[in-house]
Amino acid sequence: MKQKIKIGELALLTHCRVETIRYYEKAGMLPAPPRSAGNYRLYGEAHVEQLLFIRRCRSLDMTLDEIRKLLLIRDTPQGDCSAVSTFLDEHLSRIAVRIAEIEELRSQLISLSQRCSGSLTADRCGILQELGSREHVSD
Amino acid sequence: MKQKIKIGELALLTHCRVETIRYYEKAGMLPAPPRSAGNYRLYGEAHVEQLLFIRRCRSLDMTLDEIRKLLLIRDTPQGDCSAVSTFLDEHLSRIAVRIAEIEELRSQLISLSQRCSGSLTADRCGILQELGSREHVSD
DNA sequence: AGACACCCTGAAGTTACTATAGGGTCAAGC
DNA sequence: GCTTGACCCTATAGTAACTTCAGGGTGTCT
Repeated sequence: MKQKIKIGELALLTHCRVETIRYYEKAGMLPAPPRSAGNYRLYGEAHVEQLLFIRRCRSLDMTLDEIRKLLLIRDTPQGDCSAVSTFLDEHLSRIAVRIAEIEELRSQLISLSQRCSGSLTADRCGILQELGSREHVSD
Repeated sequence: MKQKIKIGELALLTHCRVETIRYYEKAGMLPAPPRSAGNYRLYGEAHVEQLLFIRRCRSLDMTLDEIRKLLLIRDTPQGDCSAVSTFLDEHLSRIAVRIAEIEELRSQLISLSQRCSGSLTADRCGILQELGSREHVSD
């Protein structure tokens, strides 16, 4: 008793835009579903699952290419999964780097915003002076 | 005594790729410099400064459009700079949101990577099971 | 004169979508 | 039976901020 749903309902279930679902199909992330008499896409449970998988991975900041590989591994039950954990570890360290970068950036911005005394004209603005200074150049 | 430098040297000075510099010129971020007899771009001190300004703003994650506006304000000395500090504050809060998102993501990834016992086959991999489960769906 | 590093232009490709144009489907209401 | 409106379809183009590519010129060293 597999109920078939249309693309709009799939979009609601997965918090994913309709256009994005069609895009995923074209990009080979999601198999093309059967169609109704009126040529509407009709999705089943497996499609919902796979799209949720994809969205979850995307929310973890993985690229579509990485997710494609993960899907491939997932669908090869006797393959080994050490590749998965290796990939995750790499992904994790990339994210650690990115966090450090953004934190650094944040503190730069904070110190920058403190340089503006508010009512000055642009030629005396501490922020613009700071951005224009050569102090930060590392070479 | 302004020494003129070629694009490759400007790239070295600013840690910016040659192609990116030409892109910035086309995008109106950097004024078109004079050319040598052989049609090479010849940059001076002002170009170095402006490109450094741009790269510093980019490292603070600003869009080219935002930087263009900042450059405009910077070059209008009698304008007021309160717009600058307002913009910076907004930018700062966007970054705060992004940091929170990435931290959240990082903890998800960590708990995920702990689910892999290493030598299992893919059909028993805890990571893939977790990614495929519906537990995380908010609806 | 040949080799090689460096420079030029214009156009196309990248990622992950989003938007737009132009049209078909289907159930409800008059 | 016909219209309205919500929903669906395709194909194409646009987005940001670059990167890559094809095809060719410049300048210096040997």
